[in-house]
Amino acid sequence: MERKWEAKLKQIEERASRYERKPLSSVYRPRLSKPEEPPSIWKLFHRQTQAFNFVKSCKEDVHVFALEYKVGDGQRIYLVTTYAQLWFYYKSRKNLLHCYEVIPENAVCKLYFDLEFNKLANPEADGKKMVALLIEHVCKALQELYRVNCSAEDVFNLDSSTDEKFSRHLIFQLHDVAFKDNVHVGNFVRKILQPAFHLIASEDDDSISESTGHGFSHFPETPVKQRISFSKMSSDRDRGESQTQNSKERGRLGSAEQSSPDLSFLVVKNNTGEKHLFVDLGVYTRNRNFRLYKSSKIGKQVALEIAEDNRFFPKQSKTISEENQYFLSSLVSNVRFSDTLRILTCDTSQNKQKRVEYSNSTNTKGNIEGFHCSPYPEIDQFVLSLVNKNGIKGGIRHWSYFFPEELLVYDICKYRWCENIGRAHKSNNIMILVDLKNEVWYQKCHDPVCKAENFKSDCFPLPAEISLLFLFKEEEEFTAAETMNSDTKSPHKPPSGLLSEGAVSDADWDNGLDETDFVEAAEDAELAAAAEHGLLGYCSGEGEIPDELIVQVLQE
DNA sequence: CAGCGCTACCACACCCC
DNA sequence: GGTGTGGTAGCG
Repeated sequence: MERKWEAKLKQIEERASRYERKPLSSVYRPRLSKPEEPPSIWKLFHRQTQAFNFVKSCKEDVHVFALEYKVGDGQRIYLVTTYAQLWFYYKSRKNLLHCYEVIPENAVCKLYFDLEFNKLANPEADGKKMVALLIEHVCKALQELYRVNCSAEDVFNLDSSTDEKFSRHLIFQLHDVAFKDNVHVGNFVRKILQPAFHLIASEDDDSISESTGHGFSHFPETPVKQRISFSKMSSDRDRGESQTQNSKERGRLGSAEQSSPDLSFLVVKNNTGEKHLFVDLGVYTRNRNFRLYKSSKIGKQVALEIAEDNRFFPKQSKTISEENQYFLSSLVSNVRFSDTLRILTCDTSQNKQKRVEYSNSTNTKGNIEGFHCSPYPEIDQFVLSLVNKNGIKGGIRHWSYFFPEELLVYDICKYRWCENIGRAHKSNNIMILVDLKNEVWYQKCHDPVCKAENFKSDCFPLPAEISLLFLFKEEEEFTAAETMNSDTKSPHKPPSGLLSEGAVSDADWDNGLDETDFVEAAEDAELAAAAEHGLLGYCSGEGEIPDELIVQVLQE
C-alpha cells in the first residue's frame, strides 16, 4: 500500500514537472494511427514507471527493457517493445549493446542465478565444478520442496567471465513451472542456501573444513548478514523453522549420506579477503535489471555468451532461429503459458507469520507476537478503551499470544496506572493481560517492586460481546484459513495479464487492479467478514484509535 | 533536464542495567 | 551496552 502511494506520488510529481516544462498546447488533438500500419511498438522513456504505464495501456505483448546509455553513472533509459521486435534490431549486435531485461515486480518468472567470484582472490576455485554442484543442489531442492523434476539439461548457462572475474548467469527452463515473482525466487534461493550461511559467518578461516560434515548443529545464534531480511520479530520462529526444515532434509537425504548438503563449495573470498557466497543474493529485488544474452555492461567488452559447459539446448523450430530461441530462453520473465503451468511460491517466515497471525490459532504450536494490533482487533479495541482514561491516551506497544494458556499479553505505552500502588508509575509501563480461556482480564506491570511481589490485579470479566465475538470469529477464521491454504498449496493460474504472454486488459488498467490487489483482496476476506458484523477494529500505525470508533464498538 | 531498489552503515536517541 | 530509528552512500 505504502509503495503504491510512493509510486503514485512520484508519478504525479514527474507529470507536474513535465507539464511545467512543456505546457499542453491550447488545443488538444488526439490522433488515431492508420489501421493498415503494422503493429510496431518501440517506445523510449526516461522513467521506469512511465514505461510500465505504457505497457499496461498496450494491447500487445510488450515488455520493458533498460538501456545503458552513459558511461560511468549507470544511467538508463527504458524501452518498451515486443520480444520479436527487439530481437529484430538486437540480433545484428551493431546497436543496443548494453541491454537489460527489467524483471517486473509481481510478474511470474523463471528461477535464475547470478554467480560470480574474483579469480585472483580464489586461485583454487573451479568455477565450472561449482556451477555443476550448485545446479545439482538446486535440482535436489526443487524436487524436495516442490516435486519438480529437472537437471542440468534444463539450465541455460551463460558466461560473462573475464580474466579477473568468473561470472555466470543461470536461467532455469523448467517445464510448466515458474515462480510467482522474483522476490519468491529470492526467498527460495535463500532458503536452499541457508546451510551455507553459517560457513561465512565465522571469522576464522579453518572453520570451513571443520564445520562441513557436522550438519546443521552449528547454526549461529545471531543471524548472519544475508539473513538480515528476516525481521527481528520472527527470527526465533524462523530459526525454529529452518531447524525442522533441516531435520526433514536430513531425513530425506538418508543416513548413509552426509547429514547435510555440503555447501562449502559456495564460499568464496572477495578482493578484501572476506568470505562471501558464490551466489549473488542481491538480484532478487523488484524490477531488477538483468543483462540480456549477448549484451555487455557499458564500458566493458564482455557480453553474456553461451557457456562452454552449458547443457541446455532449445527445441528446434522451423520459424524461429536457434539464436532467437536462446535469446527467448534467456529472458527471465518470458514464461511460456500453458494450461498446466504451476506457479511456485516461497514466502519468508515474516510473510508466513502474517498469515499465521490472522489464521486459526490451532494451526500453530508456537506463541506469536507483534506490535500495535493483534489478530484480535476487537480485543485490542477493548484494551485500548481500558487505557484511555482521565485524558491519558494509552496505546499498545507490543502484544504476545501464548497458546497453551490462551493468554494475550499487551504491553501498554503512555498509560501507566497501576492498581497495586493506586497511581501511575513514573518510569515503568504496565501490562494488560487478557485470558481468553477464562474470559477475564487483569493488569500487571514492569515495575521491579510490583514484579518482586508478583503483583496481579483482580480479574475482571471481559465484556460479553467480546467473548461472543471471539467465538464467532474463530469459526470464520477457520474457514478462511482453509481456503487460503488450498489456494497456496494447489498450483493455480494467475489472473490474466500477469503472465508475460497475456496482455492486461483496459478494464484492469481502468480499475487500477494488479496482481497484488487480488492477493490482498483474498487475504482481507476474513476481515471483510468481520466488518460485516460492524465490529471490526481499526488500527493506525501509532496504535491509536479514534475515540468515536471505540465508543461504537463498546456500545455494540 | 531525466535511473531504480535496495542494503550496509553510521549517527543518534533511548532504555536499562 | 543493547536496541530501535532515521538518513544516506554506494552497490548490483
